Amino acid sequence: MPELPEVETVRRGLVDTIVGRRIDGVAVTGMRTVRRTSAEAVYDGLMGTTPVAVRRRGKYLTVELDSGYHVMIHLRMSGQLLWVPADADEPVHTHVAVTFGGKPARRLLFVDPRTFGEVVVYDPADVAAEIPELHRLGVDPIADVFDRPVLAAILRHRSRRMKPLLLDQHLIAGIGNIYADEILHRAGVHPEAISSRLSPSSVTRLHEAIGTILATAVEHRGSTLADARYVDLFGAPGAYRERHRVYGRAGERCLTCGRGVIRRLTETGRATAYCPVCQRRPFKPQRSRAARVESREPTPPPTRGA
DNA sequence: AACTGTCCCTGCAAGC
DNA sequence: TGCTTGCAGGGACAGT
Repeated sequence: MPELPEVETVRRGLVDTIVGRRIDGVAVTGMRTVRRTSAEAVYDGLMGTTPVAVRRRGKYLTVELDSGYHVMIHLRMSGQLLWVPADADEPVHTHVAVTFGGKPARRLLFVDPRTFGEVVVYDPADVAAEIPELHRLGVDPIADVFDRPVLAAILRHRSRRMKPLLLDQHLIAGIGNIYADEILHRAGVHPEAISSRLSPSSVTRLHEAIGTILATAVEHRGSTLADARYVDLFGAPGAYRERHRVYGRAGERCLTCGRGVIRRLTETGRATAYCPVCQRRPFKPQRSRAARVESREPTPPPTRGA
């Protein structure tokens, strides 16, 4: 699942590949990928232009074209961008293929089995109308402006459970299920802790964890899961998965404290992994119905190792 | 304001 | 073995 570190890795790849290269071929075959506009709009918007910059906001990529238009690319669950030789075979579920001039010519493929991803060409002056969710995105957690006071203000002014708060793209943009779990674990904050009740030291730890986890994951070019499809532009997997401490480790002994066994609960419909020792339950738990139902199950998670 | 459920879609795993 | 069924998961949105 591409989250901020994976999208940032792809962005850096795009800067090194497509910027300054003219587009001289566009093939749109996946209608769902261009559902917000049309195949014609994407074709017309790209053909003959040259990318001049590639930016990222949260999990959204935006490419600035020399025409003045921008391209928004969102990979959602299963989207991939691949930089391949112009004569390479297209993988199944290739929905958009863009050919770049130069020697040799190369193609950028948008591949997306589940078709949740999107490609939109838009006028940046109209972004609020054309891509409202991009316009409403919260602060980017690896930007310099995201300092401790900014985080403290986000937390203090609402009473929300921490896991869904971290996933709310309107507040902080770019954190998904994997990194939310890893961040909360590193900070020692329970996923159901209430944001406005965090102690100052918890806020400090949370701010440190967000910065460290995301920066380290970017350094390792993101997380490629066994069952997931994330690879970088050149088809290489990310190495951060080996450093996951809770995500995907339910039932295992905690690598940090060596005492807790990683538990799994469902928080707002999302699988959540945490260590009950490192992340103590808040004193007055406010738990979702789904979480209550799940924790009623008596099955103790099997221990492994240790 | 905050949370819940629904939808979109495919691949994969479990169950028969 | 082969079919059917269920589920995961990002994010928008509608409903409570």
